[in-house]
Amino acid sequence: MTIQPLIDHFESYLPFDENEKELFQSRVTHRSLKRRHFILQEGFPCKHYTFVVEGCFRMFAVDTKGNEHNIKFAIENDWIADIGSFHSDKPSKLFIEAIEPAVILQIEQQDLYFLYTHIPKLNQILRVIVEDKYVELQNRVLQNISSTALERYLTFQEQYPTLSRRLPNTQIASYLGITPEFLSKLRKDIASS
Amino acid sequence: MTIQPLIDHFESYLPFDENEKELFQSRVTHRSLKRRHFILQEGFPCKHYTFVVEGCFRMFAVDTKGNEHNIKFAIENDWIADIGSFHSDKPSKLFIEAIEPAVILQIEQQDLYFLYTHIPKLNQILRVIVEDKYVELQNRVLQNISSTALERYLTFQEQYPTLSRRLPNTQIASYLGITPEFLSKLRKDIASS
DNA sequence: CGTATTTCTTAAGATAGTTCATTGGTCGCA
DNA sequence: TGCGACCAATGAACTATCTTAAGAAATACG
Repeated sequence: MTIQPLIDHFESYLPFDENEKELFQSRVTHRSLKRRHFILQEGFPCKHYTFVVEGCFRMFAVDTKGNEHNIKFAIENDWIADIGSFHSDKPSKLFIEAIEPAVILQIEQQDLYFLYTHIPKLNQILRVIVEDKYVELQNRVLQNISSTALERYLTFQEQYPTLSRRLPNTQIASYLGITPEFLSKLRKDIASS
Repeated sequence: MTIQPLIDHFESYLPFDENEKELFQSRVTHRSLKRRHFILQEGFPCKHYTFVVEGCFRMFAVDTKGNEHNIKFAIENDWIADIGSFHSDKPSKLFIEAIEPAVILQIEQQDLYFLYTHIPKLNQILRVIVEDKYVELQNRVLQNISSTALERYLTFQEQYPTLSRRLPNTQIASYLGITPEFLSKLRKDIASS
């Protein structure tokens, strides 16, 4: 019901006055979702920036053979959206699915643009947030081009211990770019060493 | 001598008045570099956001075995920096090297922050730029986890035909996360098909 | 509680990619 | 002209990872 988690998130960067908070209140939508619910499907434009209050999401693509590839997970206090589709209004090639029952706060495109206009410092906050995400993603690219599957798995466990415990291994395998069977083998190798 | 290419770049997003352009003039540094010159080395903080006017750069990491892994290339009208190190002032783990003789425009940390303060809409421009870069990087991650080396190579050629012609294959292999030998084999396979 | 569904494990054979050593071509430069 | 550095190509042996198929274990949900 309340958008307080989002306010808190923004205020961890910069403070807002009551006026500004009311603007948020009027432009942010609160939703609860069941497991397996999709908030984005291939072929449709991504209409929202979604802030996760509770639960866990995955963003994935489906290749020509029908295999799913997890591009990103998002848990509490993280954002998830197909940014490219969101800004261009073009059909997305991605899916976003709730892996657990979830509570989210969503901002639609025109509302986000309204907020950027009336609360300019929001640009600064989002710039900083996206820069941080960019660095994270760049580290993942480096891992992908420089490490073996085993190293990638160990790094994932270290870097995202929460996710590592919450997610089925099959989802983790898809994120790492390997088959579940091979991940199972790696886990066996680790256990017996 | 002139910082016009950077002004042009920014003005492709939003217009600036003369006052603002003079602020840029006072905070942006112009440099020419020879091939093989490094503008960032592991162990040192990344002091600049670098805008490439002419030439080509690669950003890479060196792993424990001494192998280099190309994380990113940058050519004309692109930015290059270790963003994480730049904002945190922590020693970088990366190198940035001119692959060709280059002309660049650089902004130091305190100057960039000064510009953000005095030209707030710069936050908006950079937010948009970084969002675009984020989308690009995300597509690369998807490629890495979902495609074979051959597919990645073909996509690279399609997506960056200029780079593909300008770079030695060994640099491309490093970017794709494969050995030069294997890339050579792939090229042979392509040629004979 | 019981059943359907999802997830995990195992293993054998196939394919993708690496490693190492070698060779030949090209280019800048003394 | 020739030397040295760099780059591309090749083949053989090796290692990493995938595919397929099956059964076992865990979990969702009526």
